[in-house]
Amino acid sequence: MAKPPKENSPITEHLAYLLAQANREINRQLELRLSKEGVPVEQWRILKVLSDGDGHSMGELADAVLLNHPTLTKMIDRMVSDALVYRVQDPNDRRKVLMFISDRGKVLCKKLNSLAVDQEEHILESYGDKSTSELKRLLESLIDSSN
Amino acid sequence: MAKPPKENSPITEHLAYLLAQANREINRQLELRLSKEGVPVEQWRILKVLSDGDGHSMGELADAVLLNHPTLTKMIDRMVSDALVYRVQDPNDRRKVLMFISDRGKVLCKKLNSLAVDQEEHILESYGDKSTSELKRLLESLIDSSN
DNA sequence: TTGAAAATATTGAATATTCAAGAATTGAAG
DNA sequence: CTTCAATTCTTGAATATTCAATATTTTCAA
Repeated sequence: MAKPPKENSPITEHLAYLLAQANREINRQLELRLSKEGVPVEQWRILKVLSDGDGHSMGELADAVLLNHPTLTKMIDRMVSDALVYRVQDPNDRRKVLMFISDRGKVLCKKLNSLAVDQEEHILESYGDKSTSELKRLLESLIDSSN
Repeated sequence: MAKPPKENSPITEHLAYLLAQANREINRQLELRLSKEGVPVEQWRILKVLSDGDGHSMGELADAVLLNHPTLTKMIDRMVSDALVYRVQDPNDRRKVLMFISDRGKVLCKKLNSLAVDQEEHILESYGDKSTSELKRLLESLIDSSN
């Protein structure tokens, strides 16, 4: 009954692979819904973070939305063009730029939120309430233990 | 004790976000280890899938390693240049290309496997045996329920 | 106070990914 | 058989991401 050595285990048994697969699938579903408004998932994340109304620096935002700095800068450029967000120089530290959500951005964010809620409800239905909350708990704790 | 409406819940509570975050972190760690051999995670996956010695078509491979077709084609081009894998036209269906791992590829794959095992062991240590297997179980079942 | 090092954001070139179209082969209906 | 649709893979152009370098501002030690 000895376990086979890990080296020969199929890729589908690795945690890294299972996470990638699950992430890909859930992200694909979310993308599909958000595409109704023509918005990529990352932009929804940005809007959601900014919708607390506070100003967030680019560095803060990049961390929060899982994008690296140059990618975020360019995505924000597009969102500024679309008048969803705007830049303000931080008066306390002029190296920083504070990002804010516009009224237009808030309206869009509301629509996106309800599309995202649709998805979460769909997951709850097919996957179950209990499994979902247990999975969330485990993921949070994995993320914690990785820092 | 009513739950707050989901629409206002922070992004960090969404399953899609937790998955993205966990995936990013674990992938980053794995990347770091594999970079010792100068190999991206996707190439390790490809080698691992091919290391059963059977021929796998590009379509099959693309599914297995979570890459879309054109991206896979270009990555395989690089790996062929590096003599890690090779193409053979499928004799039974000449539309298909069967991919095989080379001896050089097998040698590299072994080294990569042990780097990957290192990581899994590191996760087991900091995150725990029980949590890890429970998380894997839940991820598998989420993936199942999404098809 | 000054000057060097650190922090923050952006830019541009190099690289990678994606989308849409194309080429080759097979399947299958008429 | 022949032809037309479907399947499989690759290519090229458009797009996006990343890396390294730059500009600006702040911090802090001498």
